[in-house]
Amino acid sequence: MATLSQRHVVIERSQLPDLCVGCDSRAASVCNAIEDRDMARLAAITTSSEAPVGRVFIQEGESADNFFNITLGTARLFKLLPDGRRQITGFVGPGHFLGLAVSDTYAFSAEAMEPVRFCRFSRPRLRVLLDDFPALEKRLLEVAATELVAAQEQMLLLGRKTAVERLASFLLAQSVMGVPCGHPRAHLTLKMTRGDIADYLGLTIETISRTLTRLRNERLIDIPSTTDVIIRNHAALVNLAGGLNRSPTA
Amino acid sequence: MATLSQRHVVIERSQLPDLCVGCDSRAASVCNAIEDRDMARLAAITTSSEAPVGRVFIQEGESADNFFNITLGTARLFKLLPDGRRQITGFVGPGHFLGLAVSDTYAFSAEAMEPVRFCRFSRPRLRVLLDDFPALEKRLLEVAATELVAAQEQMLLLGRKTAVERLASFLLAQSVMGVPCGHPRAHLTLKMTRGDIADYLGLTIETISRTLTRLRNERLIDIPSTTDVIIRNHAALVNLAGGLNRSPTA
DNA sequence: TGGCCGCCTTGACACAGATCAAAAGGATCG
DNA sequence: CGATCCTTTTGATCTGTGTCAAGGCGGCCA
Repeated sequence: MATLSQRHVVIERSQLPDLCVGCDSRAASVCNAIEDRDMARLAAITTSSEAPVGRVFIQEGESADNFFNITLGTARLFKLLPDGRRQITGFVGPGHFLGLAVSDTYAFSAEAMEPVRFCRFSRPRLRVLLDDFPALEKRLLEVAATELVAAQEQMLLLGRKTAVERLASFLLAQSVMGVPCGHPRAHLTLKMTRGDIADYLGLTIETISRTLTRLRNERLIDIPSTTDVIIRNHAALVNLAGGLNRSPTA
Repeated sequence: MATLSQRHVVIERSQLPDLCVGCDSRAASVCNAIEDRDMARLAAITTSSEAPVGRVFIQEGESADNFFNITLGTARLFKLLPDGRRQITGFVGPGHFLGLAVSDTYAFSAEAMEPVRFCRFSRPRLRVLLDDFPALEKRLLEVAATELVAAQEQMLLLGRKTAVERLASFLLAQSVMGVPCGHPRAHLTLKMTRGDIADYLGLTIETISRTLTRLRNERLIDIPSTTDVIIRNHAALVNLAGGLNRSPTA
């Protein structure tokens, strides 16, 4: 298992005067709540760091001193049971804000799946910033509310859906990832392993593999390579998934 | 199945000048973020209503026009699959704030388990209030963050824990409900049925019943009546539950 | 007081998904 | 180009929990 990062690569502010103004992932992140002219204040409390693949840069149970904002790469968020069983609670990419916990320790761990770059804010400093920029706070509330809704959807999946239903839901969710509105993508390139998918959906690697094969045999998807999935029958998947976000007619 | 409320009992503001100032559940709710002197403004946009047992006063998928704040009674929050499978996402009591969804429809339903009284705010009106009272917004963010952490814990439970582990976790959670700090209660009076517990833990009624019996046979709990549970071996339950919020030593 | 009805418990059996095992890809590296 | 290692696939079997079924208990109402 990957160990907690000992030392982050710190990019000096002086080297990057436009750290926040020119940030690639700003549009997608909570930072878009701050105007250009106030960006200096944001940049002033930010430290940009990175974590190589496999590094656990947030560790469940450790003192929650910082907030994070992913700017590059992907990470898995997860919780562990004492015997090592793992539940992945999400996959996060650029723009994602981490560390909203009120408690003084992190409630989950975060591990880089690709090389990850992120901004770090200390708790007290962010607090000051929030006082000065109500828009930022509003944005955080939005983010939290959105994640809460997603979490509830995931509880439905984990508590009540069958293996096929879980996989169908997962593939559909992947197909709209990062597509704010408009058509879902038919071609997916998965950044996670079967093991990750299993730990995200509350199943085993073998069940993931078998169920994907089954969906392929039934012509709902194609699997040109291990990491690529093509959705061939979107409607059938939606049906299997339990009609994403339908209004119950019962 | 209970039908959506047709008509709420509306209490006129003029009849209750101290609607918010004297509110019993104010201390426990987000409203405590507002000073006494500003309570009039809060009361001005609030409508107090009630729902009898079994009434679904929030319906998943319907237009999310209001926010709610429970002041009395208990409700179950849940999501349904088209074929009727139900996942209960939480049990909420006085002080609980509902409707944080960003989307324009509710993401879950809420049904009264006991007669429920609640305050209702319209979305736009609350928005105005939030602009005027940053402290309220801060409080909401706290609430959302807390619920998010709880949701992640529940995902771990639903995705990775066995039946005994789920029940142990549930009983322990019940034992600290409403006990902010200090000793957990040993004597629990459950407000929910076995069916509710099953739908909350992602199991069936039969498994709940069998597992409770098993815990009783092993002297970890007593079950003096259907609704009462006495925790006899707290440490053993914690152990079974997977060490609530331990820091992983792996 | 007795009958009804809903909830809970218990038992027998079934099955979805887990576990165990082995082989097949596919990447990396000397 | 082969060796090694890791991930994925597939097969065989097992098992925890679901399903089906039958009582039991308690509350409520007439």
